[in-house]
Amino acid sequence: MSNNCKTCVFKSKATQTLGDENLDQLSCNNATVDFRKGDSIIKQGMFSTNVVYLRSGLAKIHITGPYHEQIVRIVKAPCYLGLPTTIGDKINQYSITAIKDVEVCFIDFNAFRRLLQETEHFSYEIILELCRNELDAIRRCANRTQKQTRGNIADVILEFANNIFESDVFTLPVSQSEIGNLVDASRESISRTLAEFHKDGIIKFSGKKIEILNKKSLLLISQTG
Amino acid sequence: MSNNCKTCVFKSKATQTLGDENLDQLSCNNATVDFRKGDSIIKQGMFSTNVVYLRSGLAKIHITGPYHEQIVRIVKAPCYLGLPTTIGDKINQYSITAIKDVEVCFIDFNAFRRLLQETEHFSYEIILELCRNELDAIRRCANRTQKQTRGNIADVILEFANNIFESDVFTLPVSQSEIGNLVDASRESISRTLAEFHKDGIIKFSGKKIEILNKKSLLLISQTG
DNA sequence: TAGTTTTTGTGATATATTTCACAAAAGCTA
DNA sequence: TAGCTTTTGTGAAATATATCACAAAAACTA
Repeated sequence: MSNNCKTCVFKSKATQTLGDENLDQLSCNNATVDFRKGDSIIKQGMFSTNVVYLRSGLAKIHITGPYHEQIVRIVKAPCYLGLPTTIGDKINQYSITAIKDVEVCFIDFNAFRRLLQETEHFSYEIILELCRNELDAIRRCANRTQKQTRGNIADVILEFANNIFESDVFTLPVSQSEIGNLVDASRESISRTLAEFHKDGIIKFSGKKIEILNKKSLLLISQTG
Repeated sequence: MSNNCKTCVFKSKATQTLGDENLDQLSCNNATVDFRKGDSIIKQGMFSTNVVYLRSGLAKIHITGPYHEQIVRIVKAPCYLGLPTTIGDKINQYSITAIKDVEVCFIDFNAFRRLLQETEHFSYEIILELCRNELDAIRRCANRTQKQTRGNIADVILEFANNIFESDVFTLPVSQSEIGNLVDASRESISRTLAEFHKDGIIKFSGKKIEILNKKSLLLISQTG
C-alpha cells in the first residue's frame, strides 16, 4: 500500500520541517506495511535498503550478543527504526521485532538521502535524533551494568508506566524471559523479583498485568537497589 | 594559540571534504590547547560551547553512573570529542579526560554549524560518524554486559594492541582500577585476572607493561570466557 | 633521599545471581 | 474441550565476583 507523507498524521519531527514539495519527494516509492505481534521488521545481518518508520505500535530493538539475545530497548511509535544502519554501514547491526501489532512505513532511501543533503532543517533534525540516540545508548548502558536486578526491574516497570503506556496500570508486552534479556538477568530472577515486589506491596501483578501501587518505593529501588 | 584548519595535518574525514574557503570559515575563532595526562577536557554537567577535536593523544570518555564512575571507551586522536552534546542538548552528558598528553582544538560552534547546514558532504560525513558511534555504543554494551571479567579483560588487551597502540607490546595508559571501570569489575578482579593470564603464559606483564604472548588464546577467551 | 600517596597483590569471606530441575499455570490450536 | 506448547513459580546447589583487610610495591614530591 503506497502512502502519502503529506497527509500522514504520524510525522516525525524532521518530516514536520518539510514543505509539500519535499513531502511529495519523500512519498514517491514508499509503502506502508502492517506487522503482527512477533513479526520481524528488521533482521540483524541483512542488507538495509529502506528508511523504516514506525507509524504506530510497539517494537523491540534486539541484538545477538556473544552469549544470548539482548534487548537494547523497547520503542514506541512514532519513530525511525534502524536509522544508523540505513544511513551508515547498510548491514543491520540489530534486529527489530514487533511486540504489538504495528504499522510501518518503508521510505525510499534515495529520496530520503536527497532530502538530507538538500534540506538543511530536515538534516539537522536527523542529526539531533542521532545525537540523542547515542547519548541514550551510553546512559542506558551505564545504568544497566551498574545497577543490580532489583533496580533494573524497577526501572523497566517505571519506563513502561511513564514513557510507553503513560499509565500505572498496564499489561506487559513481553515475557519475563524477554525482560531478562532487557536487564541482563535470568528469567528466574525476573520471576522472583516481581513476586518480591508484589509481596512487598509495591506492585500488584498477576499474569502479565501490572499495577504500580507504590511509585515512590519503585523509584527508591531504582536508585538504591 | 589560534590555529589554521587549512594547514592542519590531523584533518577529520568530514573536514577533508572541505575546500579552502570553508576551511578558513572553520578556522576563525578556534584555538588549540595542550592538556597534560589527567587533565579534564570535557566535564559532565557543564555547558558545551565548542566543538572539541582531539588532534593528538589519548583520552577516556567516562560517565558518572548510579554507583560509580564508568569508562565508556578510550579514544585515540584524531577524532571529535563529545559531538552529540555539542550539537545536541548542550549539557555534557559525560566527561572526557586526557590519559596521555594531548593536543585539542576548540572549534567555534557557529562556524561548525554553518558548515553543517551549508555543505552537504561535510554534514553527511558527520552524520555517518554519529551513526557509527551509536552502533558502536550498542555493540560495546551488549559485549560488556554478557561477557564475564576474563572475556572483557581479554577484549581490552586486544583493543589496546590492535586499535590503540597497534603493537603487541605496550604500556597500559590507565590504572587497574580504571580498567575495572571500563569492564565493570572490581580493581581486585583485574589484578587477579591479569596475574592469571601471566601465569598461563598468555601475556607477560609487570608494572604497566604488557606483552601479548598468545594472541589466539586471548581471542578465544574473549569469545568463550 | 626521605616521606607520603597511590597503586597493586592476594587471602578469606560474603553475596547476588545463575543454573538445574520439576511442577503448575496459561495460552494455543485442532 | 482435549492435548500440546510456552510461560511462570520456586526450591536447592553451584559459582563468579565483590568486598574487606592488609602488606608490598611503585610513583610522586618536597
